[in-house]
Amino acid sequence: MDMPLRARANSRRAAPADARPDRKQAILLAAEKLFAQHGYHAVSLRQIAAEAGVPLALVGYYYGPKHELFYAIFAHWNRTIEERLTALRAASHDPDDPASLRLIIEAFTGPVLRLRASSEGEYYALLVARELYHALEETDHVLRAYFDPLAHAFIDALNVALPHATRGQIAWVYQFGLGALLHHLSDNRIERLSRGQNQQGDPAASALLVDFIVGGIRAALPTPTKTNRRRLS
Amino acid sequence: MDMPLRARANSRRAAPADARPDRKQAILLAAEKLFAQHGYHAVSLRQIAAEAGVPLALVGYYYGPKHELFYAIFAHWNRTIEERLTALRAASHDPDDPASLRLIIEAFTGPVLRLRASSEGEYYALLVARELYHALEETDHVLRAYFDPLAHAFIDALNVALPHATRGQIAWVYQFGLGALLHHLSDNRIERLSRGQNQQGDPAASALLVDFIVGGIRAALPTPTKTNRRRLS
DNA sequence: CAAGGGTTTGTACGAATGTCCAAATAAGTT
DNA sequence: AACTTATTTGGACATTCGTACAAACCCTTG
Repeated sequence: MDMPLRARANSRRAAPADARPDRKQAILLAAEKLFAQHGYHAVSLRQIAAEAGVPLALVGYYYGPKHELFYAIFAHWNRTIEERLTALRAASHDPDDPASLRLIIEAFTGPVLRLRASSEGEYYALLVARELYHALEETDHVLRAYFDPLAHAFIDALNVALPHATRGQIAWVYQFGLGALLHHLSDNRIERLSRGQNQQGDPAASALLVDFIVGGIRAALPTPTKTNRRRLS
Repeated sequence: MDMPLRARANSRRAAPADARPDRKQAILLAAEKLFAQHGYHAVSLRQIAAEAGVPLALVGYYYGPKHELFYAIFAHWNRTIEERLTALRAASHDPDDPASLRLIIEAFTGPVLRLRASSEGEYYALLVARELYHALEETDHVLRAYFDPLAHAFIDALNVALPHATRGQIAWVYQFGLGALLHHLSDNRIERLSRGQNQQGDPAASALLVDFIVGGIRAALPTPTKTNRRRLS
């Protein structure tokens, strides 16, 4: 009881349709957007409150300290990570199947790319790309709790699909591919750099990214010989 | 004369060897380190002054407002970018030479990787990876002034070396490769994710990264057919 | 010595920050 | 109705922030 009275989880989930606007979620969405756009330290709770259209004190009422509001964003979006793991489990791990690597990479990139293209998860995906892998002390907790298990799951899957490589080598290329994905998520220079030929959010880039990562992994790992795979067909 | 009296560039470059410690550069190094570790907004001028071992007011005396101190870091390290461009000009652009792509990528990654491994440029390389491509309004000016020309130079070179691809496609894969490089520069999870097999700063990873990017580019671009290259030998 | 420009420093201002609290309102329950 | 609980709000707290200023301190030159 050291903590002052603070809101518990919403008891009534399905409100009378248009009773009162859900201010708690409005705060979360505003925080998501502003944190993604400007970074954790550059955003004040007053800006978040203004963006959400609520008085300042309501932010603290629902979420307590600032860093807990930050954590709440990732706790809320946890289901997306589950989706990525589910897609991974559906992917083939047969080392004899040359398509298994591509399936794993698509399970890795697909959900978060679709989230980035959606209107609901747009800022969350941007926030992940921008804040998560920067190893600031504020984000380290989230990284370890939510994204380290995800990374290990994918590295394990790659290890099964690519038995000719060590886990260390796979960890390297996993980080390379993750970097390509994260940078693509927050990329807003592509229009400038392509001299107007490409535009941000082009879905064609997703296929290109998968090709890039798959080809990069194959090229970086030793002995991508054809002796092991292609035993049948 | 609207600006208050502010220090001009150091008139005497070579001081009497151990006259007084160069406090101006100490401030710049401290800022470089702290900005790289915690981000622009998370660092206060008082922390920088404490790290440099100088009183707070000296920071403003030499560098003025906070954002000018930030800019001064990149102006100071400008020579590194020049080195990258020089290495690029030395690389072959012959589309018939299958090694030209690898030379370009090595010119792209080599200097900044060596800088990251050095003791002088360690934090600058980290700062670049962390702040530069985040498109915060504070970093956008530095991005356009110093790094857009670099990107265009490399995309031009890739365009010459890979004539079967459009500039738009090359811009995509350039961003993918840049993402892999930047994430590797600031990566401090590799030890965890490899379960201790890899360690941060392993020089072997540099070659792996080049293989990854080269293979990724080849795989993502259309018609990597063998009809064009390998005309001789 | 004195003069003077570059350097160093303590200090203080206004503004903005995160956090907290007591009071006020709304909603639900008995 | 009265009572209880949850939500909402304005205001204030102590800190910290970036910036500025006016002295004090070197150190070289007259």
